[in-house]
Amino acid sequence: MARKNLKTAGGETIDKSPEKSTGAAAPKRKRGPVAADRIKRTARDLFYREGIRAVGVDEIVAKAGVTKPSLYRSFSSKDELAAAYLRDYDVEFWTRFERAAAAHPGDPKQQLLEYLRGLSQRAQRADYRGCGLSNAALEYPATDHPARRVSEDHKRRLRARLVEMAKGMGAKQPDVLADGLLLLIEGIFVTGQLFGAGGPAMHAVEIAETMIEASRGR
Amino acid sequence: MARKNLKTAGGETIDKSPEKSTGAAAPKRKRGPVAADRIKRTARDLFYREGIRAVGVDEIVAKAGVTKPSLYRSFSSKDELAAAYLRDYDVEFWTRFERAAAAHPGDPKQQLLEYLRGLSQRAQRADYRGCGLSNAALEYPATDHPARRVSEDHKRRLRARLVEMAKGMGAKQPDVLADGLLLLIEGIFVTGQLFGAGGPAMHAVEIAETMIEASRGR
DNA sequence: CTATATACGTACCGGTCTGTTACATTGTCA
DNA sequence: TGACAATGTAACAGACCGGTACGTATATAG
Repeated sequence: MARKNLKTAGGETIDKSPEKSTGAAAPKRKRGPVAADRIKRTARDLFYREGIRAVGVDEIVAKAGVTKPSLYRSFSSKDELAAAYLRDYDVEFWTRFERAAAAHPGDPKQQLLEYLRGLSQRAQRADYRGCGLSNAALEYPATDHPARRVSEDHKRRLRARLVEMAKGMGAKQPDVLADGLLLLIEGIFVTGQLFGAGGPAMHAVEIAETMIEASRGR
Repeated sequence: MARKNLKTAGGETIDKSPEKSTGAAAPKRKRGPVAADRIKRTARDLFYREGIRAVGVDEIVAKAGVTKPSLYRSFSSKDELAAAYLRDYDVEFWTRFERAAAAHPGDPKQQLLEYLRGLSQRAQRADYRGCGLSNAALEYPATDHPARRVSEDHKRRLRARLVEMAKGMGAKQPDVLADGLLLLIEGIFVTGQLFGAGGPAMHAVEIAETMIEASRGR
């Protein structure tokens, strides 16, 4: 199975950025739970890069520099940790999406193209692993899985947001245009991982623009 | 983790269709390896429905009604079994694709739309789990994994085939149209699992047609 | 009717998986 | 100082993982 071999995996404990050389200025740091954050940050990296099923809790706590009981004190199960990771991912997504939108106030077409320009670039990078939420949904087909719930909810909201934007673009059939854009976006997520640089993501902006224009004309 | 519990999983041994009530007609059945086929068929179902990582070899052999050594006599590892499953899947895909094409000789646009009509329908079924090859690639990001190799190779061939068809459609920029169609198709694979009936796959044919027409005009 | 090859099963291996326990240690605040 | 919160230590459990050494049934060939 080409198993993982935790020991020789290299990749030492991730940077313990807070604390360490405590300058005199720090107000005695009333620290509060820090292990949970480190776990979530580490889990985010590993889950995104390798997939949720592929990563064990032992690997997470080892790389995070904490211990297993700390993980289970903050998260009731690995599944819940995965769900927490996805909730964070959801927030990150919308931050990026709305930041792109904010660059072109009142112009939904340019808002979307702005987002797609960034996505198109990211999707061609070697370390690109698609959308964490889509990936999680594929990893967990069972609809009652905590991770899957977060993903499905997210995608429904994205679809709704796209319909809203499609209306603003003046599409004759906003539902159809929105679905076209959603299919396109999900396509970028997947093909980005499959083809890397020079993949179909390369032409995504151009394609989206054609799609939007065509939806108006007809 | 909500583990599986093999014992109570129900789902008895799959139908042992060949053999059993051997009529007098059967020429003494020189039987030959039958376990390997049962394993591959069972693996196909489980891998597709639940994902490769999610399924253990114990579950496969149990449902196939055979034993583990039989599996390892025919396949050098689980990874190789997964690769074999994907090679079969690849054949199935092209059979379906070319069958759709054969329905509209010399008309690449209708050939593709024919395929998309079928896909659009399938993608809205409750048991739809997307493209086994795409899913496998997401499950195994490492490019040297046997399963991943099969998937990447398949996707490259699909992309090339779409370029060829896009040329036949008279697209001004066949590469761009082909990528648009590929993004669309991958989008259907993913959203089919996420939204089921009434999902974006519903509008896929309409969107593809618009895309193709727009690619000619401009 | 034996000899051999084929196809398969029984029983097991060492290791890893998620999840849990009881208890010790540390730093912080009152 | 003493209570408290946060974390670590060091095991353990029970299931499951991929993989294998070895015995067994069957059928054909000679």
